[in-house]
Amino acid sequence: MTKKENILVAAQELFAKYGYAGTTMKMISERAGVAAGLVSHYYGSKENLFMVAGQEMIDSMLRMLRTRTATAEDGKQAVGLFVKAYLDFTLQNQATFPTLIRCSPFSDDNPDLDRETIGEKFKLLMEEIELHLRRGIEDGSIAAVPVEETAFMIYGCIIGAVRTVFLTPYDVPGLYEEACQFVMRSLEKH
Amino acid sequence: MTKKENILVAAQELFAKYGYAGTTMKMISERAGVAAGLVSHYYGSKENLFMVAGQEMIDSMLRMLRTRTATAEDGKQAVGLFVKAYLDFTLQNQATFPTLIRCSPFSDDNPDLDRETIGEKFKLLMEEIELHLRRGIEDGSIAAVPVEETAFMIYGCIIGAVRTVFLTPYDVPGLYEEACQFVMRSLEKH
Amino acid sequence: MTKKENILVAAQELFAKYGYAGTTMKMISERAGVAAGLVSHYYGSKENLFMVAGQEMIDSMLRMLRTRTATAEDGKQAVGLFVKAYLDFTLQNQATFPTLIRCSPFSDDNPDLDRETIGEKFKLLMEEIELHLRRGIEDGSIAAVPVEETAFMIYGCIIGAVRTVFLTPYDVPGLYEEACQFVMRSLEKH
Amino acid sequence: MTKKENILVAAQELFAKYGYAGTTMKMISERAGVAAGLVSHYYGSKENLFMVAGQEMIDSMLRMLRTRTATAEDGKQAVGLFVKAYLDFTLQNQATFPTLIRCSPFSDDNPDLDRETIGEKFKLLMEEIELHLRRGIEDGSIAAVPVEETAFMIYGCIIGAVRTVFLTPYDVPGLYEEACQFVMRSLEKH
DNA sequence: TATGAATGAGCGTTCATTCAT
DNA sequence: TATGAATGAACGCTCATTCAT
Repeated sequence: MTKKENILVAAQELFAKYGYAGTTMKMISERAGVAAGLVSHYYGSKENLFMVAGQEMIDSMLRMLRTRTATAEDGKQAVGLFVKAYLDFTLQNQATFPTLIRCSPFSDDNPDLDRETIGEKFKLLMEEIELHLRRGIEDGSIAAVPVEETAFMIYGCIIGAVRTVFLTPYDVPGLYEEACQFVMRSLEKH
Repeated sequence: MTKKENILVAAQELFAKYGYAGTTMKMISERAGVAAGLVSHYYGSKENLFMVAGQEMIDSMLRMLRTRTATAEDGKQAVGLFVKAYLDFTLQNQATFPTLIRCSPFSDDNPDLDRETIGEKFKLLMEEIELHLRRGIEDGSIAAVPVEETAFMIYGCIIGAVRTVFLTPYDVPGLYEEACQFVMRSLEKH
Repeated sequence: MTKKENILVAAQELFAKYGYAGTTMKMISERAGVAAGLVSHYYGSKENLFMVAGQEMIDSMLRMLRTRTATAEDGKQAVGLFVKAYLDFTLQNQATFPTLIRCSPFSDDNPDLDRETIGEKFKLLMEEIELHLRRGIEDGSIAAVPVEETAFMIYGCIIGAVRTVFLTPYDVPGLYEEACQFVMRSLEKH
Repeated sequence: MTKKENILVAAQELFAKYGYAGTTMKMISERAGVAAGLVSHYYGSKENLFMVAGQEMIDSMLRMLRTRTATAEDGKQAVGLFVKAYLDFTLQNQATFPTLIRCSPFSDDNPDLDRETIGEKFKLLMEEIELHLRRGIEDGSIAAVPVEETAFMIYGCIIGAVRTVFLTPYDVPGLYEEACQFVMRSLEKH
C-alpha cells in the first residue's frame, strides 16, 4: 500500500471511531505512519479528506449492491436482496462503516460540511430502490405503494437498524433479520 | 423569561442548527444576550448544557406522547397515534428538534459524549412502543410480531423519516404520511 | 463568631491548604457560610484579605513569643525559648500556619504581592532575636557572633525546619528538637 | 540555540521572577520569540514545563556539587565545601535560581503541583550531606551529631539564607559567609 | 448587613495548516 | 515525495469583582 492509501484507510477507521471533530489530522498521520504535513499535502484539507474517505466507501458499496441485486427474479426479491446486501456490507466493514454514516446526508455530525457530492451518490441509492419497487409493482410482487416515499421509508428502516447496531448501547440480537422482514411485510399485497 | 432560561433556549436552537462542535459557548451567550461567563456559571460545562438541553426536550416529548396515546381504542391505533404524535412534535419544534436528534443514542455527532441519562429516556420510548404492540397482539389488531425487535424497527422508521426531513437536502412531501402507513402496513394481519 | 470573623478563619485555613492562587473567593465564602459578595464587601480584595489573614496570625505569634521569652535568665536561654516557642506555635496552629509561611517575606508564592506591612512585622521578629543575642554576648552565655547575620541565620534555621515539616513529603521525627540544639550549638563558646 | 531551548531558558527566567501563577504561557512564548502554540507543543503543559525547567537546574547543580566536594580532605571540609558551592551556584544563576526555589519540595508556591520527581532529586542532595557528615563523624572532624536530622538542619540553614537573599527585601551583606560559619560552628567538637 | 446574579478579561490548550528543507 | 517545526486563531472555562436589591 502506498502512503496515500495508508492515510485514507487510517482516516476511515478514525473518523468511524471518533467522529469528525474527534479525529485530528495528527491522529491520522500517526496511525498511517507518515509525517503530519503529508496528510494535508495529499488531501488538501481535513474536510476534503473526510469526503474522499466517505466517497470511496459509498462507491464500493454501490458496486456491491448492484451486483447482489442483479440476480433477482422479481421486484420484491430485488428489494429483499438490496436490504440484505446493505446490512451485510455494514457487518463486513465494521471498523470503517461509521465513517459512511457520518458522511451521509442523514448524518447529524457536522451540518456545515458540504455533502453535495456524496449526497448525489446517496440519491443513486434511493433511485436503485425505486427501480426495484417499480419493477415489483409492475410484475405484481409488490402492493401499489407510492414509489418515492416508500423508497425513502425503506432506506429509513435501514438507517434505523444500522444506527441501533452501530451507535447505540442497546443490544438487540436479530434486529437485522427483523429489519428485512419488516420491510417485506410493508410491501405485501392483501 | 430568566437569563437562565434564555440560555437554555439559545442552546437548543444553536445546537440544532450548528451541531455540538459547531456551536460555541460564545455563540450561545450572544444569542441569549448574556455575558460569556454566565453560561458556564449556570450549566457548568458545554457538554452538560448540551445534555440538559436534550433532556428538557425529551421530557416534554414523553409527556406529550403519553397524553396523545391515552385515548387509543386498541393496540394498533395506539401505535399509529404514537408515530403520528412523534412526527407532529418534530414539526411543532422545528427550530430545536435537531438538538434532540444529536443528543439521542442514535446520533453520530460526538461518540465521546456521555449519553447515559438521556439513553435511559429513549429506552422508555421504546418500552412505550412495546406496550402498545403487546396490547395489539393480545387484542388481535396486530399480527404476531416479535415485540422488542419490531419496537426498534418502528422507532427506526421514525428516525429515518425525521432525519430525511430535518437533515438531508432531499424534498419528499408526504413522507411523514407515508411513514405512518408504512409502519401500519408492516403490522397488518394476513 | 460574626460573619466577618468566619470569613477570616476560613481564609486562613484555605490559604494554608491550597495556597494563594489555589484558593478562590468562592471557596472562602462557601466555607464561611456566607454569600460570595460579602467577602469582597468586608475585605475589599483577595490580596488584602490574604494580607489581613497573615497579619492577624503574626500579631498573635509576636505576643506569644514575647510572653514566653520574658522569663529567660540569660541571653542564651532567651534564644532557646524563642526557637522553642516559635516551633510550638506552628504545631498548635497546624491548620492555619502555612498561611503565615505564604504571607511572609520569605515566601516564594506570589512575588507580586505587597508584603510591606507584614514585612515590618517580620523585621520585629528578627530584632527580637538580635536583642536576645546581644544580651547573651554581654552576659557571656553566647560566643561573640555577628549579631544581625546570626539573627537571620537563627531565623533561617527555623524556616528550614518549619518548611520541612509543613511543606515537604519528608518525614523527619525529632527535627524540631534537633533544630533547637543545632542553634544552641552554633552559639556556644569554645 | 534552538527554539526549544529558548523556551526553556525563558521559562526559567520568568518563573524565577513572577512565580508559577504569575507567569503565563504567552509571556514565555513572547520572551522566547516563538508562537504561542509552540510552548505547549514542545512541553505539553505549563505544569510540565515548570517541572522540566526545575529538573534541568537541579541536575546541573547536583553535578557541580559533586565535583566541588570531591577534593575534600575530611568530612567537615566536605560539608563546608558543599555549603559554599551551593551558595555560589545561587549567585552564578541569579536570574533563574528562584525557579528552583519554587520547584523544590520546600516551596510554598503551589501545593497542587506534583513535585515527586524533583523531590527525589532533593532527597539525593540530603543524602549527599549525610555522606559527608558520616565521614566527618568517623574521621573525628565532626561532633557525634544525629546524621539525618543534622543533614536536614544544614540544608535548612541554606534554605533560610538563600530565601533571605533572593526573596526578602532585607539587605544582609555577609549573610552567605555567616551561613557557612554558622553551620561549621554547629558541627564543632567540644 | 447581606445576597447572589452577572460581568468580561484573561487563562491554558488545541489543532488545521503552512513552508523551508 | 516526504518531513516536522512552526504558526496563530479560536476554543472552553475560571474567577475576582460589581451592583441592584
